Amino acid sequence: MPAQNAASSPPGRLTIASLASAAEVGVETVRYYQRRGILETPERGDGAGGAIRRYDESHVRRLRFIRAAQAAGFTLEQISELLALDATSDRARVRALAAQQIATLDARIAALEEARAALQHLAQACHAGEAGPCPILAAFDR
Amino acid sequence: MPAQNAASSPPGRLTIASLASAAEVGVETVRYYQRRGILETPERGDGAGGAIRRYDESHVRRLRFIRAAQAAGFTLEQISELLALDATSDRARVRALAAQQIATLDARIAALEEARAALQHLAQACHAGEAGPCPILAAFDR
DNA sequence: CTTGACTCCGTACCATGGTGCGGACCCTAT
DNA sequence: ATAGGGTCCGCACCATGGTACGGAGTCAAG
Repeated sequence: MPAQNAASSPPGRLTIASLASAAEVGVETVRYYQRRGILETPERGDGAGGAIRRYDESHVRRLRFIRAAQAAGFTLEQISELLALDATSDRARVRALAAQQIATLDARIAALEEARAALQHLAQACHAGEAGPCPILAAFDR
Repeated sequence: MPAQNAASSPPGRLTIASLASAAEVGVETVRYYQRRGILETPERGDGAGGAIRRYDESHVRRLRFIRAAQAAGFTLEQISELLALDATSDRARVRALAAQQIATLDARIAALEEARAALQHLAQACHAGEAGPCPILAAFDR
């Protein structure tokens, strides 16, 4: 039996494995984020079983935030800054970063949409029942 | 003076540097693609000045294709397959790949749009003239 | 016919974001 | 009290997509 598992842990008593699975990342990823300094490494508890670090909901939230921010196209470096900012009150900086990232995202979305159109074009130009190669290279010609 | 430069080269006589600049990539990137097998390494010409490989418009087009396909979210590995397919006439496979990539793109676009919304939300929640930290972590809460 | 830029090629290195490994230690159930 | 899994930690390795380096050869202009 595991020393501790996800469902049975009271709040604040998560092991690294249950933290990882709660946030749907790997244990090694958790440690990696700790090394990167974007996830706190909790103190070892001082009671019984105090040789093992314990995690709680705040760590789960932090991990989910990291994943969401990654999905938003932020690098871990930038996420690091966001987290630092979260503790600061530099509202102007936060808004500037957000605005900048929105612009980046808009450009990215536009690029993906253009690509999507090219692929659609390709799929259409490449009917079944015809012979010869499909115009793959041509599909992306601008 | 360069031995050969972009604007002055007749077709089919591009040096690697002019090829690279025509396609807006680095010389090292060109060589890298050659190593990856997604860009042909031309034979050395056998006339005068035959120690240097020469490139033409087809190479420029290939490089542009690679860049466009990368923008479409294809990895170099997948691009490699696309190029192989371009020679092959396997229309079904091409359509399948295209459809699959469109689905991937749609998912990606949706994720970016969600992220965009989160950022917008953040920027809005984080007005100027207020004190305290902005709800950065909260902005990405789902 | 030298000089300076460019080419060729192999090999090494880089950043990003992890993933894995091994030994030592710990914890809990049997 | 012992077995089996979990944890801790450092360090090595991985994939992707380049980027840089260094030495030798080549080319065109002066």
